[in-house]
Amino acid sequence: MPDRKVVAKELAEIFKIVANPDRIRIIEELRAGEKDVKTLVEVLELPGPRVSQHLSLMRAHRIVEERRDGRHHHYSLTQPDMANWIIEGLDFVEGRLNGVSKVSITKARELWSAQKSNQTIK
Amino acid sequence: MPDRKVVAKELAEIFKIVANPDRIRIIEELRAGEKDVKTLVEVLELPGPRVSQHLSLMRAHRIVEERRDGRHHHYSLTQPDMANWIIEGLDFVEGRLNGVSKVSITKARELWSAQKSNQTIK
DNA sequence: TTCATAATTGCATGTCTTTGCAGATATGAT
DNA sequence: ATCATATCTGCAAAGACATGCAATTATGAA
Repeated sequence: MPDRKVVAKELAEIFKIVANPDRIRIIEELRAGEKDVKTLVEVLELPGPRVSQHLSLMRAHRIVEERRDGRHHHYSLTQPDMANWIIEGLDFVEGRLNGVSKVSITKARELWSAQKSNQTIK
Repeated sequence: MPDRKVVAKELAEIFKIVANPDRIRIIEELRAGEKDVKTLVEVLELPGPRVSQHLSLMRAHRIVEERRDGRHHHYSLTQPDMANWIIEGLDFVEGRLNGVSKVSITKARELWSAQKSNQTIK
């Protein structure tokens, strides 16, 4: 199979994994550092099993990694820059909108950009 | 609905649209400038209706735009930087792989980065 | 051991997405 | 008008995803 075809397929897979609102929120939540499942469940207000499923999928694709401490499972981003890359995608969201929800975007960009990762700064 | 939730949803939609090998190849093909459907079909070796469907979806989401010239429909990226953003995602593909397909990635990165857009350079 | 908490797994269900193929439109050439 | 080319639309089948809920495992505390 030609290189570009292979690579397009791999890229599509990454995009597919990120292409979910819950998972995006989880990734942005982990931007500030590792968190355990219960914390994620509370902060994001999502059902436990759902968060667990998402984490399991992302773990399988090495997007997050797990550190166990007693009965707490702490998750963190294996590639913290991914959180920034996702935020960059906001540029293209703005292009699609008819101006209305732009306020939300500006706010969210600030909120997410504010909490800088303690792992990524170089 | 809280801002971050709304934005995560919008972001997820963009990711969903890009999350397809054909569409990624189309976007990277359009990086060098506008092309008509037939050209895309030939270069990418995909069935015509399929390319048409992908273009129609991306048009609906304002990712590409159409310019008609007789019976030829020329498509181009509304936001050419998107092609670069997608390529950046390769960083996270590499993180997932066990070294094998890395050759393909390096090659593809070169191939795609080589053909610079005549619209994006600032 | 027994109980409570943290997290995961399994499964059924409903909903999108992808894909192929046939048929329909539109345009330009003869 | 007729034909060939370029492109699009519609539809059905297959496959992939998301979601809720019940059941299960693992750990620490009483």
